[in-house]
Amino acid sequence: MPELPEVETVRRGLEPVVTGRTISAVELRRPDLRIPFPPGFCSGLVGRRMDRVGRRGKYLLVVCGDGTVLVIHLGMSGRFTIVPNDAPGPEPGPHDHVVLHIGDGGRLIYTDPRRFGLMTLAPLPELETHRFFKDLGPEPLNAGFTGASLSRALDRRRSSIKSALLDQRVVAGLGNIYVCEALHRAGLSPRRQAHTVTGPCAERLVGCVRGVLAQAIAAGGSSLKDYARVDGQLGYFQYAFAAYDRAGEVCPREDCGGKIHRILQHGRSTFMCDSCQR
DNA sequence: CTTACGGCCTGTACGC
DNA sequence: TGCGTACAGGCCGTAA
Repeated sequence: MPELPEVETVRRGLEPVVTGRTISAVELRRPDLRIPFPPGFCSGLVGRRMDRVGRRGKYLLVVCGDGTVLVIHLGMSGRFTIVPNDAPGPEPGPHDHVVLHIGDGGRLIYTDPRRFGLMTLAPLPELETHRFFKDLGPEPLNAGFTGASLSRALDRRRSSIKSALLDQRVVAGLGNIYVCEALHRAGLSPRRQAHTVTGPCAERLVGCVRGVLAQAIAAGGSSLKDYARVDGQLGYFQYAFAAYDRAGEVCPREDCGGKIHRILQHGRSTFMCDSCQR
């Protein structure tokens, strides 16, 4: 699921369900995801009231009353399901790894087949310096992400603009889909050397990153194989992809007439139009 | 410092 | 049908 729009969609789904509720029990059905659950993970959460759900890049942050933050990353295949009011619900599946029981009798099930996700705890005041966050780039939808700041971050980078934008230190929250889409909107070749993106070109790219993320959030994210939303509803931004996963189709840009191609960059698929992305 | 690569896991789609 | 291979929305550690 999980680039910024999908994580934001999950955040919005969780917020009304957990805000003001108390964690009554935590079940871990295995000792680790991508990293082990830290010692005291369960005892650090039980009895805590959840005040709000935040997001930083692709991380979800469940902030508890005492300043404990439950830090969650969905990896490639992580998702949450809400089971209200102790409804019996189905038998836990083999990939249901964590169950958070909440005060009103409901529960929150974390499912993650590939187990590239993670959960850990961190004190709120130390979040900025936590290893997961200290090198994270700016939030792309905040004012700190500008053409000037982007071209500074790309300065002296010889790698492609595609791989630079995937680097969470340059900007937080982009993944393969939205990088492809933003570069297509900006008319920029994913093969361009990152440091050549400066001035008006960087400004345009910033605008395209913002635009595609905002539209994707409004659509509830993109649902490929997994459900993006906590309530099981599908996001529908995948229908608005201009390039991603559209190899062989005609480029949707007005008056372009080119064709979308799939190329490989450092082992990952990039989708682009040769004729309008330069 | 930067960049490239392999590895972590499982599921699915596709070719033979 | 069954099997093997490639690939998938992410990230980290290592090596060069």
